[in-house]
Amino acid sequence: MATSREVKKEARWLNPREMKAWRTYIIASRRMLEALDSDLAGYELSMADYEVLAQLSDAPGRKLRMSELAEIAMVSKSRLSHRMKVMEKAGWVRREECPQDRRGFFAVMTDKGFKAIERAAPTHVESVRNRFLDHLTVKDQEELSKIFDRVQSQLRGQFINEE
Amino acid sequence: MATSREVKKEARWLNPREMKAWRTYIIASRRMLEALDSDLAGYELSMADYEVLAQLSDAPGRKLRMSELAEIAMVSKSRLSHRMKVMEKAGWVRREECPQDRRGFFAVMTDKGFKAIERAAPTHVESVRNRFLDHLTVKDQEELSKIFDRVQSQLRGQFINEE
DNA sequence: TAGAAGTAATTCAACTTTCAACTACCTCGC
DNA sequence: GCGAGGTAGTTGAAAGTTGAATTACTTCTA
Repeated sequence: MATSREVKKEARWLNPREMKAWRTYIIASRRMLEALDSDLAGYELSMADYEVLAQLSDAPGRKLRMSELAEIAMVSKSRLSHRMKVMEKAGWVRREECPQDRRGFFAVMTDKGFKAIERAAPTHVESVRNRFLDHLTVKDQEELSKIFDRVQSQLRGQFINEE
Repeated sequence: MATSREVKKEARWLNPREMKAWRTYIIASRRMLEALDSDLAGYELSMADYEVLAQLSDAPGRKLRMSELAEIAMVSKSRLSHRMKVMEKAGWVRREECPQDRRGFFAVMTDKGFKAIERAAPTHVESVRNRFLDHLTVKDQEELSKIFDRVQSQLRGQFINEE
């Protein structure tokens, strides 16, 4: 495995400050996400499904190509397909053929779906405030935006993996 | 559904600054976690499994009661049971009966398991630096710790759900 | 010291997610 | 206008996750 070209790099372990920042962030985030999910459970929605419906409800005509929806809601195409089947059964969405591209489909939100998300939205927003935003000052919000903008912009395919 | 006691609360939607902070944080976090997971994939480890093994390797005797391990690695007991079965098959851990409490078991890390985590750890730490810590100043780290300490401490069972 | 109540861990069944394979269609170059 | 290669979306099987039920204890209380 080791070739002569390889330099055995000494791992730079995290110092206490780094460790604290990293673990506090990761653990609090995990727990907060769990809480948000459980706040939505009463509406038979997971965060992921909420996100899908929210994006769809914002789209012109509450209608979006499957791929585009998958993209902006950050789920895989396959996962979206499966979830759509479930939400279709619940009567929240339906599929509509795309005349311009006969391979494609639109995901369309039904009135029932719109009502469902409209019902859940205030709770979810309150939930985001309670669990997260209320603990940030305006300055914190701006600082956080900056930090995570940097994090995200550096994220495309450096390091180890293919794309 | 609406009773006379209930006040129809106007939802306080997020203003642009709040929205930006929330979405940037959530989206960047999601993508970063994905990246960290894929950085670990070469070691046949998910972040969750890494966390379990890391906690175990830090424990005295590399040995911990199942419940305790589940707790500190933040996975459910049931999930830990299932993962342990997989990791046991990989030869990374084994179960050991607990003589003091015959209901209980210890999760014990094998040498092979220790080597596996030792191999993965430098990459993972590098990964955490590359993907996250490198984008934070020292002040950012401290600020972030403060923010997420607040978030976490307010998280226990307010709002909507049981506990 | 019996037996009620509580706890540790696993199991089962239902559900969700992933990954790779597949179908059907589009696009481009020649 | 044909065929190679690309893209849209679905599917099916395998793997992972959840939550409730279950088993096998321990602990507490009267």
